[in-house]
Amino acid sequence: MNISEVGTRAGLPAKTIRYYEDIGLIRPERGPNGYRRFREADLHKLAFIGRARGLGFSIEDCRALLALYEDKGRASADVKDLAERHLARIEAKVAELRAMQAVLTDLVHACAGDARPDCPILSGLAEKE
Amino acid sequence: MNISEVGTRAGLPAKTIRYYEDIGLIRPERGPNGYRRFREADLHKLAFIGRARGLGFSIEDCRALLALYEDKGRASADVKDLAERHLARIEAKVAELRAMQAVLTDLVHACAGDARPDCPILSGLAEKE
DNA sequence: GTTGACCTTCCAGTCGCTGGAAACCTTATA
DNA sequence: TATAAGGTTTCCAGCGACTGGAAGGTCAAC
Repeated sequence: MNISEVGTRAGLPAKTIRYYEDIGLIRPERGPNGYRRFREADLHKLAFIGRARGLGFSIEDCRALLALYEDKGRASADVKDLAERHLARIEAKVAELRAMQAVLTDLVHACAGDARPDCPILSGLAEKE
Repeated sequence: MNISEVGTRAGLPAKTIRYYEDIGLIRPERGPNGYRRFREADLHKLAFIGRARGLGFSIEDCRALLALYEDKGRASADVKDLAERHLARIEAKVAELRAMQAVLTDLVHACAGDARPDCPILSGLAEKE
């Protein structure tokens, strides 16, 4: 199948798939006209990558996950380890955003939001400590 | 004061401050030796930007916030609007991360994490829908 | 044979820095 | 006075993960 079909089926733009080939995540065949030709296995890989990306895994994590997926002698501990480290990063990010959210929410609530210039949000950003 | 002093006081690396000048956020003077010379006003601006960045505002948001800060005839509604839109983006991001977290947590819990190859995490990523 | 949809490659841009190289300036010490 | 250490300058390149666009080749239908 051609790139737009595999893209539709995997839920990824053609551009992204070309990029994934560029960085060596997939290796589709080429037809005599130079078009990429994707097999079912390529589609599965792309869908796998798409789901991993959807869970926030980095490209390098995806590469590692694909390698583990294809290594029938893997230890599930290695996969779990990868996932747990990713989970920790997500939790850290959530905490960071939560902290921002808390401060911002307070500032927004304190601001009248009318035509007058007085603004606790700006004062909050400007304050000396 | 020189760049490293203002950097220390504002809590920003010198590199970042040069970058902020590049993109026109600040406009420090220059001494006869070509060194940047920062006044107190520059320090305040940098600290302001640093705090806004710390709350996750984009550089363009920071530019707008600075402009509002310096516009004594601003309406606080404009500031509040900016902040609320940013807050909405943060909330969306948190929700996205939470969703990832939920799925990942389930997968991680289901995975034995031992020497055997069976792995629900990989199966989860590989499954057809 | 011509249209229009698809495919190709390559280059550049996004965001917000960050690292490094090469060269100049300042300050302290021997 | 020499020199060494540390601060400063500019410029260029790279990060991650794409995305947009240009210029051109290919294919299927009418």
